Amino acid sequence: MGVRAQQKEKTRRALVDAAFNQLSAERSFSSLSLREVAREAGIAPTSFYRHFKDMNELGLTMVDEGGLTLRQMMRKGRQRAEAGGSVIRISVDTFMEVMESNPNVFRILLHERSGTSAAFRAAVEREIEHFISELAHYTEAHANRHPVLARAQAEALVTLVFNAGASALDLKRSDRKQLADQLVLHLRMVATGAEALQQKMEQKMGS
Amino acid sequence: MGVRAQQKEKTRRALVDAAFNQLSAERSFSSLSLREVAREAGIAPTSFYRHFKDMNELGLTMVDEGGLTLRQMMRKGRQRAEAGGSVIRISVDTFMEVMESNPNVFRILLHERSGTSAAFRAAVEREIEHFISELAHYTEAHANRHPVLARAQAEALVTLVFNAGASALDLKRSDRKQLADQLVLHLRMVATGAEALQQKMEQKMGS
DNA sequence: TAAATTAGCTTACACATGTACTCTGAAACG
DNA sequence: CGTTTCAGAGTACATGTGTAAGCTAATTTA
Repeated sequence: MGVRAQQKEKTRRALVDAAFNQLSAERSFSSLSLREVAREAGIAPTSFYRHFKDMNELGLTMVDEGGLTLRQMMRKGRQRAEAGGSVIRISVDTFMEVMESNPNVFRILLHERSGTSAAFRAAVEREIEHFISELAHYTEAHANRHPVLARAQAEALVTLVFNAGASALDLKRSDRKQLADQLVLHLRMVATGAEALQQKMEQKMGS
Repeated sequence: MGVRAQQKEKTRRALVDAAFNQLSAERSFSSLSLREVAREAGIAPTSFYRHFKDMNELGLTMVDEGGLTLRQMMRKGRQRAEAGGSVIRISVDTFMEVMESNPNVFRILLHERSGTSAAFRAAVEREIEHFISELAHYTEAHANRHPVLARAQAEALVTLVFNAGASALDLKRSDRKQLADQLVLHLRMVATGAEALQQKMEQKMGS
């Protein structure tokens, strides 16, 4: 890659990072202005357009990076689960850990999921759908769960996890620990319920 | 009440209604400007201050009204449940129905729940907390559930319901019906799981 | 090496915003 | 009836915004 393209990539990165850095509990992506981001990245406002058509395009790029983080998280969780132990506990711990070291990545995902831009919502939903189907597949295989139930179970689990994540983002560490324990109980309820419903179903089919 | 106070109340109402009416899938409260709201209400921008200190105060008023709607919904649900039938089904149907006739009330609750204003988040959370404790109490009494489990069950149920609500808001009627069925299954999983966990718990205590 | 490309800058403009200040007419009060 | 109160309007201003147009200097290309 030429010197020129290299510098361009660097500036683009600076823009994305600037945007991520401006996110916080009291600052959402949609409240950022093009000029603010450019300022933080150290370039002139009008130079922004050399990299993105508008703020929307920047945002979608950020959501994509969020999807990447999500997939890395899944991989990490699977690896840990292979070593044995409670899958639920491991998943929750992994989630909290990854979230803690990438708070702003989760901020944009969790916030824009219920945001006002249809494009954003769709992009986030697509990433979460990955998550769900992967989890459903896993449950189907490892717990021998009926596909329909596995899907529903995965949906419920993911909803609970992401919701807890949204709450956890703004908590201090000790409260977060408590919230994680709460979440584990919620997830156990769903998993146990799915198991029970499946047995009931099989009884009916057998009789 | 004097003519004067009456007129003032009317204008105040016009402001609140104007704000509610401007909400939509692509327009959140925080994206509304004071001037827009005043315009829609038919008063001069500067007259806004005769009624609210700032937009924040208007928003909190709207959240309070949302809480009212929530409590009316609970009452309606309880009434219907008394007549018998699946509590879960009745609750979901009631929720969807009330939401459908007050979409913008739910919009502000669901959106500002994960919004950027701490005051808003706290206000919404307070209303939802009502919901949870009421539901926990109900389950404790009617299903004879252990308090800790009842609480956790209620938390999970409410999370799932509100999350489904957020998704349902922007769907057409047929898709909403499907989402409601999905939600019912999720809730059944939680309820069944809570029941099973309780039995397991009681066995342990008994041995 | 000469020509073409382009990332980033400067300047400029039209527009929307929140709100301070002042005025007015009608209702409320004594 | 005379005085006070006050909801609402009008004017004005400082500030932030997105983005169009054109320039420059350095890299890339032929």
